[in-house]
Amino acid sequence: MTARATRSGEPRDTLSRERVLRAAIELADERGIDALTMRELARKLGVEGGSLYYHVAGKDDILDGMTDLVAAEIEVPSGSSDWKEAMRRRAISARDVFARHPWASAVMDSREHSGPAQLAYADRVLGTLLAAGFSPRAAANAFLILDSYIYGFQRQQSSLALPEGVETSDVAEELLAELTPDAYPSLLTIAADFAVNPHDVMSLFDFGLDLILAGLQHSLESQ
Amino acid sequence: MTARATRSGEPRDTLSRERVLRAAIELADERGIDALTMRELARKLGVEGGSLYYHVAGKDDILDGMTDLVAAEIEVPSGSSDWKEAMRRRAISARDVFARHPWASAVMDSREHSGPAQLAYADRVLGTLLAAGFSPRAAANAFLILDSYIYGFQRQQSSLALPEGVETSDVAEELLAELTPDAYPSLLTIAADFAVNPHDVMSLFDFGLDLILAGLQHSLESQ
DNA sequence: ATCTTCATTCTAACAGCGTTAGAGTACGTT
DNA sequence: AACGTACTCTAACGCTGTTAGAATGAAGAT
Repeated sequence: MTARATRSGEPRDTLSRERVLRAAIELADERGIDALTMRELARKLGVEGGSLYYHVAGKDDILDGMTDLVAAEIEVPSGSSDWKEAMRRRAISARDVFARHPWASAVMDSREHSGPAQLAYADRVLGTLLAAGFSPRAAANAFLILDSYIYGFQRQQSSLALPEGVETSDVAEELLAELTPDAYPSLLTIAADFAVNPHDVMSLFDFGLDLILAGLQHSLESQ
Repeated sequence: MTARATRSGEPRDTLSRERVLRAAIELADERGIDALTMRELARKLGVEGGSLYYHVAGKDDILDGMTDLVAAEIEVPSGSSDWKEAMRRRAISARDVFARHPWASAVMDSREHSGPAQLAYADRVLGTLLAAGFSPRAAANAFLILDSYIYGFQRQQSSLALPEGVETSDVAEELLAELTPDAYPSLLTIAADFAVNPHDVMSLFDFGLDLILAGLQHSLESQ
């Protein structure tokens, strides 16, 4: 019986940067980004806190590594002829990835260092836009608009995410209770509409996405 | 001489929630959000760390209060007839506010509780859109798209912000050095364009903003 | 004028965080 | 069998947010 054996019978020889990052992502997925602590992450790996520093430079390094691994999950356009379809597919792919890793969108743009996967992602997206005829400036801006929408949408979803067991109608009720003085009439109108006619998330996302893509196409044609 | 007198001769009677929040904003503006520490904030107010808890529930409460005060700085549309102009003005106002408080955009959507100023802001914006003929769903989405762009743009600016004394050309150089293997050709094209032809921030923001507004108008007309 | 009362601040400590240095341990190689 | 290296543990540091209880002060009541 080796000393490094964990509760299960698996060998689990030694740690590695890869395994640390994977465990960190798993931990953040399951229990939120605040639960991602050096000691807690070490515990999950059957190891003591300080041991992680042999494989990783520090917590910042872990966050950077995590975001780059997540970025690698996003499907990048591959030589498609239709730029709009390519952008739509990658946007939906990004949204799905961020739905799997709710912490990612917030962490991703609090960090400033971009890993290779993020650079590759940006390169492929920008390449597709340039190939479609966008000027460098327009391509950069289109990229910014699209990604900001994706991030913003995800964060709105996250902050509106229900802590399990709570129904949409309950949220609407609570909101209505808070708005009783009728101080925010328009907010109330919107909330009522969403309560009565709950649009599903997918079509909501597509709605704004198509709007942006149409706007980009229009700006491309009149360029 | 009262005991509460500080170095200057001003009376400075007592603390208050308002004064704590104002000092917190000032501190975050001057030295970054990471420098905003209970003890440091207390020091700035000539007081000890624990004393803040008499006026404020905790750090989360401070962050919520700060964001709401910042939100109050954003110019909201007031009964304008032209929704596009109203949206453009509030977007530019928001961008200016976020430029004054670079930490705000990041803090604002990491928090989930909205204060009265944020609710009022949302209400006025949504009201303008509803009055313009947008459906509740379309208004909510337009709001999301616009705000996501504003936030995203600000965060891009913040993360690209130069730590003082660094020239744009230096950044381009560094980027070029990092891209020598030519692994990211499109990224290089964009970087080169920005290095050669440095577009100013204002016009860049307007570019994307006009694109979004045109897209929204188109979706409104074909609704 | 003294006493009381209440608002405000201080003091001192707690647990938890990221991080580090040095001691320890085990393994593959020779 | 001994060495050396790769990996992990231990124990501590300074920092964070937070809390309880003591100290301080000024204002109001007797």
